[in-house]
Amino acid sequence: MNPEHPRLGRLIQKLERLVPLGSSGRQAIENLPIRLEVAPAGRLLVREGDVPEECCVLLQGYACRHKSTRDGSRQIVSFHMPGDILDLQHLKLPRADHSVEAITTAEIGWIPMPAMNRLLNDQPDVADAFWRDSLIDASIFREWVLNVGRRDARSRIAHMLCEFAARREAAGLGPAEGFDLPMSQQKIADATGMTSVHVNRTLRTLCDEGALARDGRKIRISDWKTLQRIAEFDQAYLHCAA
Amino acid sequence: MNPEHPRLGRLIQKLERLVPLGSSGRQAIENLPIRLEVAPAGRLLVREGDVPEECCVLLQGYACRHKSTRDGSRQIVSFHMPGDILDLQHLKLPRADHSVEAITTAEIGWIPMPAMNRLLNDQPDVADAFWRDSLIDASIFREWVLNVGRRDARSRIAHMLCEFAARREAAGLGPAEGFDLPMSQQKIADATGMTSVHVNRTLRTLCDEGALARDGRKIRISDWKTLQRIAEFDQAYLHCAA
DNA sequence: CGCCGACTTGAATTCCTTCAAGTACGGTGG
DNA sequence: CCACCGTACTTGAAGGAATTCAAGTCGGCG
Repeated sequence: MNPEHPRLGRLIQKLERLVPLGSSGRQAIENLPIRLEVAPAGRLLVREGDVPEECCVLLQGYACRHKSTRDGSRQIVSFHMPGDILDLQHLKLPRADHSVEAITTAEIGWIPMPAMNRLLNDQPDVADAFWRDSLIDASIFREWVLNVGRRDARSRIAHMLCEFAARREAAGLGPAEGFDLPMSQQKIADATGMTSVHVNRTLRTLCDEGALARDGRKIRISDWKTLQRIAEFDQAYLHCAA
Repeated sequence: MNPEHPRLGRLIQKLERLVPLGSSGRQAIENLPIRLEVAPAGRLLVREGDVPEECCVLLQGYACRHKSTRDGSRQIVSFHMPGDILDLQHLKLPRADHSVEAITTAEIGWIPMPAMNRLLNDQPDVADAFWRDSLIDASIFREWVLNVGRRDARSRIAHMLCEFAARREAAGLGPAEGFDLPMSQQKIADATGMTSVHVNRTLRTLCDEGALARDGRKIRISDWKTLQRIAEFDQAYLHCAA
């Protein structure tokens, strides 16, 4: 692993789960020119309407993508964790149709678009892995449409938490049970299409059922099986990304 | 255009809007082996959990993709029109995470997966167009998450109708204003995460405002500008697919 | 210490669902 | 041709889930 950018290892590890890359593919990724940045929580990395000239990889911390209605209410459409490329689609669709935001302090790697395009042209395996990754993204969006459209508050929140835990575990960040959620109740509300008030009350009932526990103002999953049952969580839609 | 499969023209036309294909790309598409089928309304073309061995192109008519919760309530995640490939993702993700259904009588072209894979390997421009197409799909899913999560019934339905009209027009199927919607109120409900009862009432208010009109049991857009205003519809997210 | 943002709780309201009944229409068979 | 049937649509009334508004509490940080 390139000692200059040790954390690109997470990206490579993730892509290898999708398509075996071979040493030349791995090497090509490690040789990408990369500009490092530490972004504070809340920092906008891509703004809706932008035409990004660099591609944005999350190396450490958490991020989300969101869109807004004209009246200002916000909808988060996905969460991201270390190893995720945050704007792969801007390689092919220049103008951003949504914003990207760091939700914790985050280490970001910025890679010039031309370098990414060269990588895709030279390394068919890497291109294949990127395509699969973007198709898995799309599958997750479909599940979110179902989640927000057809589940009630309790299983909606449970499902969002299950997905987060499963992807986190798949990315090698620790077990599904017992970690601290890196987001506010308002963020949970924005991801599930609810108000923060109702999220608060619903979290309480999930705690009362024993599925969740709280540690100060932090939420943790205390009973993974119960939470999965409440969420009707079946991770087939993650397509082995988890 | 290949006289054997005149309607593949719609697919080619759509891909050309994304990436200029050149004559060899067009020819390669026209030479695809294809099995034709006329599917009646309601016919399931792909079932969640399947591992499809043929790729499914919509040549004529309309289709949708949907998922269900365990209790049986259904969420439509996208609508499709002639020229759309209905399961591009199964080239890269073998197992279907959702179902595909004809919503009107539909002409379907079935293409063996190996032939599609050969096409992608031999024709980089076509592969590029397919990738862009699947990224636009993903952008539309994101907009649906926002629509279902954050808009009220009235603008939610209006937005769904605007998107349908805009995509229909972009596909060369006629103007946004004044066509008959090829779907029941129940389908509108399944796409917007509502009940058919409330869809019915909300359609009435949209009619009262003059945005829609009805022709027997058919709905038509009578005032495109008003409908767009109600929906806060901005088609940037369609990325020139419209 | 005092402020600010996040969380918590209650009460009133609203939007949407549920349940139930009835209407209109197209297709089928007699 | 008409009677019948099923499906989609329509409408009302009651109930419930989630929002809104408002007033706190708690904890971290300058």
